[in-house]
Formats: sequence, C-alpha cells, structure tokens
Amino acid sequence: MAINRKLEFATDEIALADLAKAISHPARIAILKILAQQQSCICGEIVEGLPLAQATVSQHLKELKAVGLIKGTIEGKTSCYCINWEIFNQFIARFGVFADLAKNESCQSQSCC
Amino acid sequence: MAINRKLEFATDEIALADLAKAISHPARIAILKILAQQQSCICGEIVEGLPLAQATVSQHLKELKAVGLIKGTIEGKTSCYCINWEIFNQFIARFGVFADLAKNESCQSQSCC
DNA sequence: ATTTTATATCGCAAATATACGATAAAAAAG
DNA sequence: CTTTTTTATCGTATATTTGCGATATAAAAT
Repeated sequence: MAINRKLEFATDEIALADLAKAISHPARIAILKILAQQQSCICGEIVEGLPLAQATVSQHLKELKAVGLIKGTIEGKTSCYCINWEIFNQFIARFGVFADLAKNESCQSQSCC
Repeated sequence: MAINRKLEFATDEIALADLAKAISHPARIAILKILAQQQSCICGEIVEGLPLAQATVSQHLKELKAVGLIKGTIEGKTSCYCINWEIFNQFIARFGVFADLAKNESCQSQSCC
C-alpha cells in the first residue's frame, strides 16, 4: 500500500483487528486446537502435528503469543505453550459489540437487503 | 512463501481462518460497526465514514461479501449493504470449538504454564 | 568437554494484502 | 442525448505475511 492508514482507526477497532489477524491463518487455528485439548503443550508436539517446518511453527507461535492468546514458558530444554483463556474469552466477548449496536437501533431483525 | 501450505489443513480450520481474515483489518471492523447500527447501508455513507478512498472501501466491502459476512444489493444508482447475521452468528459460534475441546480434556481450569 | 536435542531467530524469496488513481458501467438528472 | 452521480473493477506501487534453510542458543546427554 502507498500509505498505512491503520492508525487512523479507533484503538478498539485496531485491537480487535489484531486479534482477528492472529487467528486468520489455518496453522494458528490448528495450534489453538492442539493447545485446547492437551495438557502437555510441548512445542515439538505442535511441530509434529502440523505440515510446516519447525522455524515456521515457531514463528506462528510467536504471533499468537504477541497478541496474548497463548502463554509460553521455557521448561529446561523444551518450551511449554498453552492458551491464555482470559484473553481468549475477552476476544470472543468483544464480538458482542456488533450485536449491541444492532440492538440499539433495532436493525438486526429487519434486514434491509 | 515458497509453497502455500494452506490446503494441507482441515477444511473447517481453513474456513474459520478465512472468516477471521475478513475481519482482520480495522477498516472492515469499522464497516461492520457502521452496518450494525444503520438501517440505510448505502455504500457512499460508508466511504464518508472511513479515512480511505472509494476504491479501497469498495475492495474491503468485496472481501466481507466474499466470506458472506455482509450482503449487498444494487438499488438503482446506489448499492445497499448490510450484515448477514446468520453467517455472523455462525462465525462467533464456531469459537465454541476451542472451549469444547478444552472441556473434554479438563484443561481450561488447570493452565500448564 | 563434546555431542545431541529442542527452540528461537536471522535472512531471504515468494506470495498476499493494501491503497489508490484511472477508468468502466449503469442509472438518474438535466 | 449528454452530463452527472454512484459504485465496481483494473492496473500498479508498496507493504506485509508466509515459509524455510541456516544458524544461534542453551539445556541435557554422552
């Protein structure tokens, strides 16, 4: 793009977009699924479960961590990751904004097109 | 990327990622907000409400329409857009998958890191 | 002390996304 | 019929994302 207009939007719009971007890749959806159903969240297991190179998976984990959707701690030689449910649930709750706006104007029921 | 690995993931993971990608830009979040609180969803009004050129807004609208999150109909000279709440609510409901996976393994409560 | 194992990071190539001017298309106004 | 208005699409420049080999780092094993 010629100019990055991102910062001309509202802070909460940028924040929600950033969270959505973090899960906008099937690999990162798959990672979240793996973490959701496992107690042991060792990085190596995630790599094995995905059709991607170790470096690529490490990068995807970094992105999820950057927005706070996952937490990671180093356990000796390995790294342990897991979902940060507090952030995750906050993220989902934010979608309520749209329904709230619609309710205030009583628009959701009467679709105009 | 050298090779696009997207198609090596599960269909539902790709679908959820595509929906997330559609809302992964503040302009598209802003568009959804405008549509949620307005009865008249005329394209021109959306353009006026955003810090972007008309061509750019039209492109963002196209992306939202492509994943089904919004509907659009041509009304004479103008175009009318509105949120497709059926798809929108389905999208939000899909996040339940993660909580379900976590519940099955009783992992959500006992965070491992 | 050296080697192995597990992850993270760097650097780069290729793919996508973003932004917008120019232009097309089509209805409405004059 | 010509002009204006409204929106979509094309072409293109630039920015960002994706993917991975190579390499760094650091703990564990030998």
